[in-house]
Amino acid sequence: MEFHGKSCGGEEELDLRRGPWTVDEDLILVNYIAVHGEGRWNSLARCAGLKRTGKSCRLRWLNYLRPDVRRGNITPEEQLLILELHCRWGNRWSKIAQHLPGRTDNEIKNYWRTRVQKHAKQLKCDVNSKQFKDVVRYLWIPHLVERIRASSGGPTAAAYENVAVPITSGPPENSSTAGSSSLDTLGTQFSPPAVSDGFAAGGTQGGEDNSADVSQLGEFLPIPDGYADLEFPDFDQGMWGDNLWTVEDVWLQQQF
DNA sequence: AAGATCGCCAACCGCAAGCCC
DNA sequence: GGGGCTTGCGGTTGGCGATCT
Repeated sequence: MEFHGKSCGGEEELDLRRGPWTVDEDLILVNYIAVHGEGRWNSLARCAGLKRTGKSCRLRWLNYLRPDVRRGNITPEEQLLILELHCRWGNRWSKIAQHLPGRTDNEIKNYWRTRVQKHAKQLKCDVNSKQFKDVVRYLWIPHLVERIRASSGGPTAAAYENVAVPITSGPPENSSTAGSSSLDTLGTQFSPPAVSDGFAAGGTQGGEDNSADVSQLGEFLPIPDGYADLEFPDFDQGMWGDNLWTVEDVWLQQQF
C-alpha cells in the first residue's frame, strides 16, 4: 500500500480509503502529528498524504494512536465512575470520558452497550427504565464501592488514584488535576443520587450538590418498594464476571 | 472437528454546534 | 448576518475472535 503525498491544498482524488487502518497509515499519521500537531483534520489528512477523511484521521488518533490512550479492562473504580457519571449525565460519553484518564468516549460507550445493556437485558428491563436504574443505584454501585473498599490495599486502590474525581462539586476539570483522592475520599466523593429520579438520564444538572457520605451506601438496602420483587434472570457462570457482581452477590442482596 | 452463535470493539455515519470568511 | 466548512458527539454497524453446540 503506497501513499503518494500530494501537495498540501491540492485537489485530491475521491478514492478515499475506508475500513481498518494499516500500520503504514498509523505511522504516517503519528509522524505527521508529531511534527505538525493535531487539528485541522481535513487538511492534515491531505497534507499527510493519507487517503482518509479528516474525520477518520481524528477518530483514529483520538481513539487509538494518542500516546496517553489507555487500553485493557475497565477497572471496578472506572466502572463505578462510569455508572455514577452516567447516572448524572446520561449518554454524554465524551463528558464522562473526561473523568477517566486515557479512556475514550468510544470505549466507554462500547463498555456501556456491551456490558451494562447486557445486564439490563438479563434483568428483562430497559437500560433506561427506573427498575434498572434502581438496580444500578441500590445494588451495583454499592457493590462496586464495597469491592473497591475490600481491595483498598491492592493495586486497584492505586489505580483509583488516577480516576477519582471530585464529582460532588462544580464542572468537570481536567482529569490530570483530579487525582487527589484515596479510597476514603471516594466515600465522600461518591454521591448516590439523592432523590427518586435523580438518575435523570440525559439531565445535565452538573453542578448540583448531591454529595453524600459513603457510609450511607449501606442504607441503600433495604430496597425500596417494588424493587425487592424484581426478578433476576438465571445468572449463569461468568455472566456477571466483569467485576460487577456474582450470583452470590445477587442472592445476598436479595435477602434484604 | 466444524458450523453456529455470541460478544467485543474499531470504524463509519448523520447531525448539530462552532468557527471563519 | 449568513453560508460554507470543520469539528465533535452520539448512535450504529461490520468484522473478527471466542465460545458453544
